[in-house]
Order: sequence, then C-alpha cells, then structure tokens
Amino acid sequence: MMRARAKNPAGSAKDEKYRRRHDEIIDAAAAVFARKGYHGASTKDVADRLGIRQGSIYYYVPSKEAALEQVCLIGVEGFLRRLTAIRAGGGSYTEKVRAAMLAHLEPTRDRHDYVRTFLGSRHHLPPAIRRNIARLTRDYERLFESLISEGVAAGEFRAGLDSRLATLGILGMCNAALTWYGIEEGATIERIAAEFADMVLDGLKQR
Amino acid sequence: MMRARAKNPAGSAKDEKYRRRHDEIIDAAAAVFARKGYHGASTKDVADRLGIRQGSIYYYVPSKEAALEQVCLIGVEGFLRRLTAIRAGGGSYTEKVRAAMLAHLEPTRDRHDYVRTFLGSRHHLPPAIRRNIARLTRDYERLFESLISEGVAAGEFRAGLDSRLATLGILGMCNAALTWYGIEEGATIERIAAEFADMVLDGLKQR
Amino acid sequence: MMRARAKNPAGSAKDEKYRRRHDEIIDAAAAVFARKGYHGASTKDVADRLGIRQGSIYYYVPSKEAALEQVCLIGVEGFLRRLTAIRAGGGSYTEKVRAAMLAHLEPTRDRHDYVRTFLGSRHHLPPAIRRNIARLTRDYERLFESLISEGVAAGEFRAGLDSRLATLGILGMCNAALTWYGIEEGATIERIAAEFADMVLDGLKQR
Amino acid sequence: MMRARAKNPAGSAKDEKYRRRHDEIIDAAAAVFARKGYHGASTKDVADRLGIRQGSIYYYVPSKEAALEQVCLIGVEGFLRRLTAIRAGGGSYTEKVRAAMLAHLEPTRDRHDYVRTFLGSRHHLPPAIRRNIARLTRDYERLFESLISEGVAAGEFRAGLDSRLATLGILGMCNAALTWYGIEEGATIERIAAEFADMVLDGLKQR
DNA sequence: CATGAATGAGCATTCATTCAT
DNA sequence: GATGAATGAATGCTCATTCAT
Repeated sequence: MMRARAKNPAGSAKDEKYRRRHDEIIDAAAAVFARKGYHGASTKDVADRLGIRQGSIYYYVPSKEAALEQVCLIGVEGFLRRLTAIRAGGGSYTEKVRAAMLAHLEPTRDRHDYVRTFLGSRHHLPPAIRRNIARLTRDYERLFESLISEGVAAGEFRAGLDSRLATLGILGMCNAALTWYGIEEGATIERIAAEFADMVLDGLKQR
Repeated sequence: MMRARAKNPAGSAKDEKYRRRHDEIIDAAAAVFARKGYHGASTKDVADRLGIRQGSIYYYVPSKEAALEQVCLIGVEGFLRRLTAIRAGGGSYTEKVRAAMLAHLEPTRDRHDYVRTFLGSRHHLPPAIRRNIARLTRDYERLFESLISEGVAAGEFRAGLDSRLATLGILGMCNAALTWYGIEEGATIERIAAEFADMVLDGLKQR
Repeated sequence: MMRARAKNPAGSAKDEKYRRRHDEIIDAAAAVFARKGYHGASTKDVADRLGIRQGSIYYYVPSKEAALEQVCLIGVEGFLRRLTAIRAGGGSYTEKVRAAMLAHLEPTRDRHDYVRTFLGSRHHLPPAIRRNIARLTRDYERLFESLISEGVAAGEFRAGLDSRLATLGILGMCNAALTWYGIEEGATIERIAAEFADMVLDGLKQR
Repeated sequence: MMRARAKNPAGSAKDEKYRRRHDEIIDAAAAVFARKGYHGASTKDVADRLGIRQGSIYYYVPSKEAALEQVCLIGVEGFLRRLTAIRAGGGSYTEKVRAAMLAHLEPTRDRHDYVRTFLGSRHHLPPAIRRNIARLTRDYERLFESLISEGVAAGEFRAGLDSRLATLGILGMCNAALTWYGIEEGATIERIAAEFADMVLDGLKQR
C-alpha cells in the first residue's frame, strides 16, 4: 500500500519498533486532523498527543502533507475492494445495495478519524496525490452507480431512476454519519446502515 | 438580521456605498472560505479576490473571525423560517417532506458559498457564537424530525421508523449536494430535490 | 512661539475658527499622550476624543510627530522665562529657591497633560527637535543650579553642597508630582511646593 | 521568584543552557524597553540585540507582554524586603531614612534597565498583573512613610510634617536618578544617596 | 472644511521544517 | 533515536498617512 517512510533504517528487528512509532504518529495525526481540520491542526498538536517533541515527528514522517496523504490513503483503503467483492457476489440488487451501504459505513466505526480526515481534508493534498485519490473515488462511485443502473436494467429498481444522483444521494447520506457517529446515542453502524437502507430501498411511506 | 458592521458612520446616502463594499468583502470571504476552509484561507486571499490590499479589509470587517460569523449567519438564514412555514402549511406529510427537501436545497443554489462555509467551518467560530448557531441547527433538525414523527403517528409513514435517523439521513443526503452542485452536469436543484425525495419517500424499488 | 500649522488658510476671521480647532486637537493629543504615552496612543484615540474622524486631524496637524512637538513646546513653555525672572528678582537665595520650586510646579496644575507628555515622551521626538528642546532643558537646569551655587557662595547654603546633584534632586522631586498630582487627595500645588521646599531647605529633622 | 518559562522541558543539565538563553532575552528586553518604552520597542529590536531572528524569542518567552511582566518583576524585586529589614533594624530614624534612600537607589546601579522599565512601563501591563504590582508599590510606600511618621512621633522629625508628601518627594527624587544615572559624571549611587539624604534630612541651609 | 476610503509598512505571533548533537 | 534550538516565511491585524471628493 505504499506507505512511504521518512528515513527507513533497514533491518527487521528494530524496524518493528520504528514502524510502531510511525503508526502511532499517523494515528495521532488522523485524530487531530479529524477534529481540527488539516490547516487548523499544527504538528505540535500531533506531538503533544503523543507526549513527544514537535521536531521528533520528522524522524518518522517527512512532512505534514505526507502525514495527510498517509492518513487519507488509510481512510480510503478497502472501499473499492469490498465494493468490488459485493458486486461480484450473489444476491439481488436490493441485497447488494444494502450490503454496499453497510460496507460503506463500517470504516466509520473502525477508522473513524481516518475516514473523516479523508472526507474533510483530502482537497488540501498536493495536486498529484489529490488526483490520484480522486480517481479512486470516481471508480468507487461508478462501481456503486453500476449496482443501481444494473438493478434498473434488471427491472428490480424503478425505471427512470437517475442512478448517478441516487448514488450521490446514498453515499452522501452515509458520509453524513461521520459527523455525528459517536455522538448520537444508540446509533450503531449496523442500525444506521439498516435504517438508511430501508429508507432508500423501500421509502418512508406506508405501503 | 443583525449583519453587524465594523465601523458604520451614520448617514444614509453614502452609507449605501459602504454597505455595498462591505457585502462584497463578505461575499469574497464566503467564496474563499468555501473553497479553502477557514484556516486554509488567508485574509490576503480575500483581498486578492477583490483587488484590494490585505489591510483594507479591516475597514469593513473587524476580524477574520467576524467575517466567518457573518458568512455563517447568512448561511443559516431562512432555513428555520421556511421550514416552519412548510410545517404550518397544508398538504400531506409526504408533500411536506418533499417541500422541506426542496426548501433545504434551494439555498445551495442561491447562497452556495455561504451554506458551504457554514457547513464546513462553523465549528471554528468562537464558542459563544458557535453555541448560538448550534441552537438554531438543533431547532431546525427537531422541526424536521417532527414532520416525520408526526407522519408516522398519522399513519402516513411506516411505523417503527426512527425519525431521528431518518432526519439525519435526509439532511445529510441533501447537504452532500453542496459538494458537487455546480460540478455535476444537469443537476439542477429542482431535479436533485425531486430525485432525492422520490428515493426516500417511495424507495428505489419497483412496486 | 512658532506653532507651525499644517495648511494655514490665510485670512483672519476664518483663521480664528481654524486655530481653535487646531488647539483642540493639540489638547486632545496632549491628553492621550499623557495617558498612554506617545507610542501607546494612536491618532484614532485623539480623533475619538474629539468625535472627529482620524483623517481629519491631518487638516490641522501635519503628523503625529509634529503633534508631539507642539505638545512638548507648550509643555516647556515659560519655565525658563519665569526662572529668569525669579533669579533677577529680590530676596534671599532661600526665598528664591522656594519661589523657583513653586514656579516649577505651577504648570503641573495648569498644563498637566502637556508637561507630563513633555517629561515622558520628549525622547521620542525626531533628533533635531529633541536637541533643540534638550538645550532649553539644560539652560533651565543651569539657571536653577546657579541659584544654589550662588547661595553657597553667599554663605547662605551649606559649603560643600553639590549644586548639580541638589538641582537634579529638587527638580526630580517636583517632577515626580506629575505622576500623582490629581490623585493624591488634598495635595494642591501650593501645599506640595511648600512642603517640598521646607524639606529641602530646612531638612526633616527637628531643630 | 516565579520567573515563569515558556516551555521548560524538564531536566537539569541541559536546562541550564535554556535558562541562560532565557535570561539573556529578558535582559535584552529590559534594555530596549528601558530605552524606547514598551510600545516604542519591537520584538525585532530585542532579537537584533542578540543577533537572533524575531521568531526565535518565542521559544523562550510566550509573548511581549510576558517579557514586560518578567522584566518588571525583576525590577521591583527586593525593594520591599530590604526596606522591611531596615525598618526592623537598629538606629535612629534619621539613620533609617538615610539607609532606606541608599537601599532604594542601589538597584539603579545593579539592575538599571529593569528598574527603569518597571517605572516607565508598568502601566502597560495587563490589568491583573498591574494590580498585583501596584499592591507591592503601595505597601512599599506605606512602609517608607511609616519610617517618617514614626520619626515624627518619636520627636526626631519635625512635628507637622506631612509624611505622605515627604515620602513621595523623597522617592521621586531618588527615582529621578534613573533618568540621568550613568550620564552625570562622577555621580555614583553612594554619592547620590548621601547628597540626597543630607539635603532632605538636614536641609540645604547653613546652620 | 472634513471625510470616507484606502494604502503600505510594520508588528506580534505561529508554525512547518531543519539539523547538530 | 530523538531532541533542543533555531529559522524563515506567512498570518492576522494596526496604524500613520494620503487624497479625491
């Protein structure tokens, strides 16, 4: 997954310790970026969170921007892979969309700060990397959209459905959960996923 | 409406010119805050956008933070009022939710940068104002939620619906449009509102 | 006394009004310089004190520095003249020193802010003017000192007295009154002058 | 003594180096505050004096205001303590006042810039600290005054003496020395103290 | 006569980054 | 392996000053 290191002392026993520290720093960065935004957060905030000195970060991460990149890469990781698997798997389109929504929400539980940072700060990445990540996102959206358009083609979803807008709507709905997940009481990922899926699949109305 | 001014020399004829310039500056601030985020934007960015010098801003706005406040206040303006009117008006709950979704999306068209800044940067406001605005937001969400829970009570919406989650989902879905409105081709506010309303009210599935 | 004007519209009837406004501005400047110090005071402070706009000051005064100069000139005005008169007048040296102390203190009552500004901010004047004023001060101190050294020569004051230090001590003591005059209750200029004169002339001790 | 540090990494060997640099910076601040006044001095002036960059100061001192506070605290230090000792010690009131004057003047020799800054810039301190220091000053003046009023009560000083004015006069006289100490040739602290004491205790006049 | 509007230089402060040790 | 110390560029903001109207 190409997690570049600042100054990677070759070896294997010591390397382990190095990697651990490195990951702690990225984790702290994710936490403060998620809370304050990339520009609102300082490298000192990150260092303070770990009880180390500001300069020490640079032994593990070459720059603040690189830290953002690494956080974002972890933030997007897996989305595409899992959606690909769902699409390839069995079941109706209804079941696939439901599964896709759950799959989209699960990282919110497991890598909350990473996904939040990705969503909120990815546009502060340097152009090259941003474009790289934008491509991943686009591919992901297209894959999601194909689930819907194929469902329409198969006669399972309503004809005339704008699958692009539907995709953006569903993903937007799910992404919104990042804002209040952990704050709204009793809202587990599973409940959110189920409730949202019921809403968009069957509608709010009484049958 | 309380759009406070930095130094407003009393008067009325010349005052008009002052107000116009003031509004231009707030408008420029909304634009750059929306694009770069509050902390990613500098007062120089705002000044450059107007072809004036950095310091000149301070003739019209007392601080960057105050500019954010003014932008956010314009950003939230009207949401509560219009939703209150919809709720008090006639029609089924289905019609009301549909109307509410359109009403929620319209400011995206008319005050795009303001609403985006409000959504993305309001948590950088000084505590006092942030709390003030948080209250408005909470009231708005509750009002929206009441539309749904009353729809359930009236037997128009599904029993067992979690009206809180439904509200957060619908609003999140609509807010997501701020990200890509103006980029997605052919996606007018009316189409987005209609498509989203169809989706959550009737569901994606074929009947 | 060479009170330079910014743009002096010739004439005589209107000139009166101009001069009045000019003097008001200098007076306001003296007040804020005395309270906040030259660098701690802004031209806006001066304008606010008169209810006029910041820029309007420049119609009457060419610069902040020039305002300081004018305030300082009024602050020193008269000291030398009156001390010269006292020295030329009759009476014992004791009486003359006593009179000189009162004369030195009187401007504190009548032009408090001017004298305070002079004492506290004169070293912020541009070199040329500062030197000019320094000469006045030196002449004044020498004149005062001559009163004492002549008193010694006449056998009226103690032999061995360091007249230079005595002068600096007496003037410093009087100048200190500027700090608390108007605050210390019941301390009129006359009482202060008398008390200080008693102290340095006769000493604190019982005879 | 409470000489707070900006960021003091615990330790003891290296800490010494930090403290030394910190003290150098405070010393430079005292020097430029004494010469230009708090508002007339810039942090760049302080940095230039040490041959470091403006921003580097902030590694040692949290703000310009904090630097002023530290300078002032060093400036007032010891005055109260030493006067208390003099009062508690033996000797006549005449001897005590003489000793007090010397004690008051000694810091002028040893911490010239600190005391000058204290006297000239203390009113620019933030209110909380200013009040704190004002209390110290008041206590000091009262203690000094008690030396005089008790001397009167003991019949050693003239009856009818206004001990408050006498105190303010004596201290003002001594403080004036800050202005010219180091400039007036041959005026050592001891000579100044002695001459001033002779003047106020015995008077200028021949017996 | 005075002002409204703007400027440009300077200021205190922050911050990502570097590097000798 | 990590830090203490410093830097330099940028940032928000203030302020004396100017000038067309």
